[in-house]
Amino acid sequence: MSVNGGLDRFINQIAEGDCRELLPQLPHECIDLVVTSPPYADQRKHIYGGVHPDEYVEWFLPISAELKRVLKPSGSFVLNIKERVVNGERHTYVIELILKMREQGWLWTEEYIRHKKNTYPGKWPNRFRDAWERCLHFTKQKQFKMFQEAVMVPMGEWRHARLRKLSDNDLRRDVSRVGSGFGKRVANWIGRELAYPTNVLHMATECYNRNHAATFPVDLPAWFIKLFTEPGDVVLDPFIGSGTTAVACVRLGRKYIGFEWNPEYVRVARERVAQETSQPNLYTFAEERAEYEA
Amino acid sequence: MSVNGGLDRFINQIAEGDCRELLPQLPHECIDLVVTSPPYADQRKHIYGGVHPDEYVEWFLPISAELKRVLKPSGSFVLNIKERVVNGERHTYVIELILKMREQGWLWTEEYIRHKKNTYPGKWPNRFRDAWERCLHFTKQKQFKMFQEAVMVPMGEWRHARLRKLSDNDLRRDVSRVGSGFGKRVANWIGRELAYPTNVLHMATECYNRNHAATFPVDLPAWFIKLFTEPGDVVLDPFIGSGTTAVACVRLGRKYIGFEWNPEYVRVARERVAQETSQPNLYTFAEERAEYEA
DNA sequence: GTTCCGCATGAATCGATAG
DNA sequence: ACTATCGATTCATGCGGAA
Repeated sequence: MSVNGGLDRFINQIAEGDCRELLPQLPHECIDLVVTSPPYADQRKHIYGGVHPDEYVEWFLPISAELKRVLKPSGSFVLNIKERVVNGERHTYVIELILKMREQGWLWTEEYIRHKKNTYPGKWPNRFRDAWERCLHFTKQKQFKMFQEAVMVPMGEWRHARLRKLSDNDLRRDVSRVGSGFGKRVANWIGRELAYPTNVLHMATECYNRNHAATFPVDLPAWFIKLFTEPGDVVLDPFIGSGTTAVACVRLGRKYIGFEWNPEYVRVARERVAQETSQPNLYTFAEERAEYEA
Repeated sequence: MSVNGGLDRFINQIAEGDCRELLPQLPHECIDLVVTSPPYADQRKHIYGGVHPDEYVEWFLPISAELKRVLKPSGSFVLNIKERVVNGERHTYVIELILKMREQGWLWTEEYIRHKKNTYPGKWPNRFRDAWERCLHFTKQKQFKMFQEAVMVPMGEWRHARLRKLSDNDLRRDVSRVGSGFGKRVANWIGRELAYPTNVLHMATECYNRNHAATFPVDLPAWFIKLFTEPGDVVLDPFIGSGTTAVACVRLGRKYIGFEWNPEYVRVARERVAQETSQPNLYTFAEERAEYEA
């Protein structure tokens, strides 16, 4: 075993196995961010033996306890989850989980909303299409690492319309003030046109990976990785599926640790990471792409 | 007392008083829809006496019990609420309330998200601006009245027509334009393709309202009134504030029952309703107004 | 008559200060 | 130690006067 308690052999790897067995192999407080989209209740019952909604909390609590152990005190845990409809009602396992995790010592710091523009089609007599999911933000301390400037967004259209009317001199002055950052990053834009985002995320649901169906778009973990970690930090996804979190880490220069029970998903995840590593500029983030086209 | 158990004297009235005392005066199962935005914990303490977050559930449960009694079996209860941040954490009183109301016999049928485009500004080290609120949908039965066609929205081309106007402005913010449109008059979109909305509602909060700030825009109760009632139905708002729900009812041809503890708000509410009744076409819904001007 | 711009105004939250 | 108050921070929106 290596000097750092066995962390090295997991770094930048997709480990095949049940996270309930793999998590205990990680040392204490070695993770900067946990971001994951666990198997929804009863959704992927071939994985993890099929978790019934009524048993979901009981199943998840030992995992969240381990996640708390391996997370650094300054770290964050982002849980992307949504309760199923059971018997005509929203099931309560998610909100029960929040209460139980607080009893474990987690702080329920915030709840981000992920708005899915393009939702699965369908029609029911008593509800509309479900177009949002919870991104629960848990921390161990009231103070934690957060880099808000990394995810700033352009301001509203009204302001842009006004700025467009600025004279050439005004524009030149603004540009010079920022310096000649030939960056493609949003953060390098003129400061006055940037604003901090809100806790409602409008993610592009379009998947640009033609080969594989990613369960969630790269933009989602990427946003939280930029927000809660620095380059070189370690990101853990205990249910990494087809490797989306790992892909985001590679693009952003973070280290990843991925666990996945399903051998086929492990294969797909490793393949995606390898492709991403060998052709790092093939795919870009949606916002960067839009920026380039503008 | 009238033949229908005392309902008549409340119909189309703003009654001044504490809803805990007024609700028992209503007969059983006489209401088609309850839609309300109760005083948030500790937010308007100068007006409502200030309900501490730790006591919020205990305070609200007797009220929800009465609401269940007066609601028709086919009716709905829409509760617009959002938990405060207390000591750096999201407080749990809302999710605890959901669990307790289920114990009362309510069905937690759905949770709609109200996305507030223009949210209160501010910057903090550990969170972004809060841009969403919950619209909890409770029912007494699995089957209830729902008129989905009444809130259908146009799809397809007007989104593309608007998109051309976007420059480098982000699509994320503009999603609000193409989401679940509020207050759209379906008649104006005859011949166009209509789609059902989702459970994410986009709207701007009204600010700088001359006649005192409406705590929530008319479009919000109007949307649920159209969705869950027919013309002539009875809508109850036990915390009607400045009368927004009553205004929506007048515009939509529904009967309203409003309770309000604060005498000043009662006065404002009655004034708004009177103005709405005497000049029914003076104000229109925001979306319709924008549509007309376009 | 339009368009443009200044300005006030929010269901907010944190951290410091005061009692 | 615990609670109450206050200043600082920040941005989408609509009104009203100006160009």
